[in-house]
Amino acid sequence: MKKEKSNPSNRPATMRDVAKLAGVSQPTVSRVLNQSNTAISISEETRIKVMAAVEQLNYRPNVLARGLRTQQTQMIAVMIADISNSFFHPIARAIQDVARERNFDVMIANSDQVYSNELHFIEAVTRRPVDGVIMVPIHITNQFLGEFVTRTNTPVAVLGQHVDHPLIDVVFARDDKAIYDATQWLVKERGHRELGLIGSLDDLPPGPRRAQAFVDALNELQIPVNPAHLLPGDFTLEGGRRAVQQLLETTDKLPTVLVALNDLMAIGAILCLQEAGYSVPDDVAVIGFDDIAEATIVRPALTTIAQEPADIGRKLATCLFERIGDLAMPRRILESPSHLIVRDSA
Amino acid sequence: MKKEKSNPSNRPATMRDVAKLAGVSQPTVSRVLNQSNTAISISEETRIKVMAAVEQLNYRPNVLARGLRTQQTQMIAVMIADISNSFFHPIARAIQDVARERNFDVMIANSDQVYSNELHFIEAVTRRPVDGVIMVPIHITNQFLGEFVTRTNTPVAVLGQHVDHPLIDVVFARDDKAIYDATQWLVKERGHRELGLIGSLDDLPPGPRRAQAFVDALNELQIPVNPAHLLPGDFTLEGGRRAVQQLLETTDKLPTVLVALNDLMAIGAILCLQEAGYSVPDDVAVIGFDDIAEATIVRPALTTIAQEPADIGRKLATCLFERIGDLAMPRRILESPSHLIVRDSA
DNA sequence: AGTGACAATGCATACGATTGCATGCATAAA
DNA sequence: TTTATGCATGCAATCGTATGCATTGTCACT
Repeated sequence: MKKEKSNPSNRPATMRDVAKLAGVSQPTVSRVLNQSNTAISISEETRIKVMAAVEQLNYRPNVLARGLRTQQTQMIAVMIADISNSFFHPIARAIQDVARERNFDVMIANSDQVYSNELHFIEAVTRRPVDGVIMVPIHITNQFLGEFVTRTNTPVAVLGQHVDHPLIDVVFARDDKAIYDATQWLVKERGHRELGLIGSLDDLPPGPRRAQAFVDALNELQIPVNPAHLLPGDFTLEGGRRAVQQLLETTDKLPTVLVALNDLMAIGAILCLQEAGYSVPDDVAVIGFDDIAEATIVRPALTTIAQEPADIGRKLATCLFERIGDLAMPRRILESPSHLIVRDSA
Repeated sequence: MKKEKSNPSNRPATMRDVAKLAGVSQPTVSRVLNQSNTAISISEETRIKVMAAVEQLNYRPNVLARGLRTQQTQMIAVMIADISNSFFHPIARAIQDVARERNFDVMIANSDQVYSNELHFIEAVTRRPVDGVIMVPIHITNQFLGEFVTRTNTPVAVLGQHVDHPLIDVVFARDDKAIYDATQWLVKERGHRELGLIGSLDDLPPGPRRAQAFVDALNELQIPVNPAHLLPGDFTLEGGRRAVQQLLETTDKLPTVLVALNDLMAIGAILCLQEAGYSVPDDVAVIGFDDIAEATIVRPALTTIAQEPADIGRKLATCLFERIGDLAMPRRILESPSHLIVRDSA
């Protein structure tokens, strides 16, 4: 009585167990279960015996073992940039939907826009191979990402960032164009001449690209840009508050409108402005980017550039699965639409 | 030239590769890398050779293979009930933090409170074994969950639901007590005598438990409950709106305060009331539960019962890891604090 | 010098599945 | 009756790692 063996076999049933119970060999069980494999014939009799045994033992194939043998894990990994940013929720949901259709599991990770978390994620997916990766890189360099891909041969779909690699597909939103148009709209249709920006030229992606579009639009219209009105922003709610605080401290001439590079910052800015006694949009108008759920909660309701995160998620996922199906697939750069939604904040 | 072999070895390096390069056997490499294993001695010389080879080949252990051998995957799975509910974000974050400390990977799934998604999740973690599971069960029966656990011997930590099983630990928030107290506070301190409820007795967990506390509190105070003021609610923003719509359609005598069983529904209710021309809290006050980020975004700012999701997540995770370390650990039922936060909506 | 202890390492096997190849059998063709 | 054909199945190797056991060499001690 060295080991307690009260449980006859307190572990999930294996193929061997099924085989023994059905009175066939273990490979036969495998063939019955993977009947989809063409050109393999199994007698109806043994198929029934095997299925009965499977049923009786409540057998489920061990995906780990299968993955080791086939080098395919039936799993993709997703790294989003900020789980607190509602923008990513429909994306995650859409990805899970597409994955479900193909019987893939999804492993979601959240980088919180922190570099070490991004590195850890890459480390994790090289140690635990997955069939594909979807990610929103913020700090990670394209080169580093490229090296991961060539080293592991893992297809990757990236959101927002252009990465030049034959195994990496990209989905983006022409956000620069959208910001450019929105900025011009603020000037031409709304008559603003003092515009501020939250999320500056030297911040995290996609900051610089969008900020540049903002600056370009104003240059085009020959509207001067007040450097004190270019605020940094880290794409969080708190970041939006901080930007406005900095604005209030460093200048007494407020812009008439603030262009925030995402909704979270826009909302933070609105809250902070209101707490400081300013009226939005009368004293300072605010416009955001993304059209997240909170945009209709905040008062005044947020004028913003809507993206279609569900569409983005679906594009990312289908792109990825197509490449998983055929590594040689030509590289794709997909565009997801965006459009201005005018509510009350600007 | 049957196969293209342009890449000398276009696949991640294995232990065998490292062994060959270092001129030792594969088990030796394994021992060098798992040096933590006590009582195994490796000469400094070979250790250096091996580490050099590891470095040169950029070797990373394959967690799949290791998991197959050791029956430990270094991975836990988390199923949250609604990724759009901010309440779960700090929970997920805390779990990831704790897991990171222990070098575990986390696989997050989102059930969206849909039964089939819950089933799919259980199916996924029985096919792809994990070392532990954290979940927020909504539809799944305790019995089904218990069967999964006994079948697979997987430790589980559950949020909010009492499940009686030696391998299942529970973290909850005494939400019934909190609702009870808040209800009494609304009556005694705020003078309300017409109270409504969003999230009724026969809804999803944790609805019934909290609803019962609401009813109990009023019975205790001998305040009558108007059945037309007991609204169903599915714990989503939309659900809150629908509840108010139903209320407006079915009765013309509005309650003076609405107790929503979570913040998302409370916010939905506020928005819907305002759109219908009512003032919050003057016409109808609203109180929520959770204290999610949006509670301070909505106007009027939401009076609510605050939970501590980060604490909950930490408790769930540490509980789980303790049990992973020792399956025989006595079963624990942990309580996480909650307290009323009075803002402007009630 | 003989013996035992211990350090350092290799050999072989196992984890749970897939898959190329071989084999046995029944049936059809010669 | 003999030979060819194809269906149904078993055998054995393999994926990458961990580990019990055996083996070798070194050293100290009697």
